[in-house]
Amino acid sequence: MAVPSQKHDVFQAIADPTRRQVLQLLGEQEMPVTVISGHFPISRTAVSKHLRILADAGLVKERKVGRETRYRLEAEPLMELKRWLAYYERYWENKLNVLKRFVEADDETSGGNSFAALEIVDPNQPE
Amino acid sequence: MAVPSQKHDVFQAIADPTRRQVLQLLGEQEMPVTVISGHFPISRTAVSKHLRILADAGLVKERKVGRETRYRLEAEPLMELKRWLAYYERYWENKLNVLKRFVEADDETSGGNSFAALEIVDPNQPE
DNA sequence: ATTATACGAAACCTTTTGGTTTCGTGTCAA
DNA sequence: TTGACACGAAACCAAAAGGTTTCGTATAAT
Repeated sequence: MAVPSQKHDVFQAIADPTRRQVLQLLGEQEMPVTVISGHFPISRTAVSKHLRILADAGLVKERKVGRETRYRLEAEPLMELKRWLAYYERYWENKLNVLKRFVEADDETSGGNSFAALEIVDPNQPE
Repeated sequence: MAVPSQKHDVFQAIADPTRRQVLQLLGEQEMPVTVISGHFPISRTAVSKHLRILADAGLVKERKVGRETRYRLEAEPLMELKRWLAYYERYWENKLNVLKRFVEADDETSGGNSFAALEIVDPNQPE
């Protein structure tokens, strides 16, 4: 379907805190530029540029209504982020499992040195 | 590549494609700077700076072994990303549900205008 | 018709970013 | 002890990012 000319990618688009706040705002409802910029300490033009970047990444859609341009959230491109993230989940899940095992073991033995126990279980000890 | 000792956040850290590739590399195994930089067309020093930024964001941990510094992936900080993302999942899931409903309806009626059907279901129609 | 609003394009400025080269220091190898 | 290696700090640079102000052009309101 409508593949936008990817000048900006999603990762870059959400890197800026202001843009993340804009997305959050637009999650509530569609709104025109002036209203959006009313929520920020920067100029309307600056917000407009952020919106362009978000639009380039496909995270926002615009629609003209009279003399105003209303923007709304378009969340689908975030699926790419989710996919990217999924790859790494196993890493921290493994870490959490290690911690869980440790806590359970400690519950039973209620004696050993915490750090020593973690040291033993930790798999990263080459050399 | 200004590398202030200030904390870099995760969003910013993963914004750069090179840094994402570095993370992926380190996902396979711990490795020293020279080996890492061997996978990229940029200088060792440049890679070193990327590693610093990743370390500031907590995405990477370093360990000195002899004359080399080995880096390894540290995925936990990505949980912040996951939490951020979770907020937006409902949006695209809703979109997908709308599409699903539309497809199912079309299966049954096999006649209506696609766009008209979507228009009716779409909730964003103020004015 | 005239004035006010809404907004983007342009030009411009400063800071940050991603990169380079050069150099100093610590560490292993002969 | 004399090199060779691994690496970070520093100084430097071009380009991108994030802002601002100014201006032109639609559209609405009076």
